[in-house]
Amino acid sequence: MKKQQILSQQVCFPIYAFAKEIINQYRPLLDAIELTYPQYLVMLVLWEFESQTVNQLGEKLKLDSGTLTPLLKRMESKLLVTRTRSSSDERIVNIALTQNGKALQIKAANVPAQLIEAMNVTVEELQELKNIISKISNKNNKK
Amino acid sequence: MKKQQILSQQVCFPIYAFAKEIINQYRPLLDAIELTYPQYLVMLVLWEFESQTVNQLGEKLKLDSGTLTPLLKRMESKLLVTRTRSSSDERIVNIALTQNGKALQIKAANVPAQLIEAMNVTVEELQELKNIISKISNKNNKK
DNA sequence: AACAATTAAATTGTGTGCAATTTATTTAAC
DNA sequence: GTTAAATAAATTGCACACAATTTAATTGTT
Repeated sequence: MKKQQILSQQVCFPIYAFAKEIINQYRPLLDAIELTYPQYLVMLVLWEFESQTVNQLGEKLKLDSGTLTPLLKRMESKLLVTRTRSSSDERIVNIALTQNGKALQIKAANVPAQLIEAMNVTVEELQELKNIISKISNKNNKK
Repeated sequence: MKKQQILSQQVCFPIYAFAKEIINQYRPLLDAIELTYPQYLVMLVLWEFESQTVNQLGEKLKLDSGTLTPLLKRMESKLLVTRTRSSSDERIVNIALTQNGKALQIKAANVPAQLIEAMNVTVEELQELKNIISKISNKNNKK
């Protein structure tokens, strides 16, 4: 058997497992404000930019309309965002925060600190991880 | 606005996005042998251990029966594995490789190298990433 | 201006991923 | 020895994630 075909030798499996682990650590924190992790990411973008097209959200979050459309409809039904077709270009759908959505930012303020606490890591360790990932992924984005 | 509530400040988002990116890089390679990434992970375990219970697979891959049962049924229908209830303990289902499943190992032999190539990374970079992740996640497993 | 090409979302279909519950079996306690 | 507790899979239900296609609107070409 090739050494590379052994699970413990896999370099990608730990990343896959760790990403799931992070989302699982977020879950109880986000349950408290009735958001899923992808929905929380959408909120982060909207808290920063107020209004975004589906495309803009997709670029920032690396998600396509097949994922975003139903996700945003769920967020709309929770009264967190509005979905409005642009009048200047009817193909574009603008996603904007409602008052509810804006208000949620305060309730979510301590989520980042709680996560660090729950994961039992230091910000420095996560930063180190982030640095390596950006070093690796930037190589391909430049193409 | 709190600095921690800005997407670009998030330390977990890059890991989430990178994990998806890896799976997307695997996709065309695994399409060629008609496996999804989680199915490929199951195959890696079985190539190494020949036979595993659903529980053992779940522990190694960090997946529960709600995920594994339908996944393994799909693999069974592709004639890659057999699912057999243990005679000594009828609660346990043993997953074993078929001849087809064993044979697939040869076709999958160059997947790891192809992935490294496709991602345009060095093994050293991925190893560095793996080291940091194991440093972080081991802290919690010890509890 | 008419029509092709492009673009933005939505839709369809398949496959995870996980919480919560259920079913069946085995083990433990009395 | 019978009932309770524990265990292993399976089931149910919901929410992504993404490929492929479709629909609708806009832009570019002639």
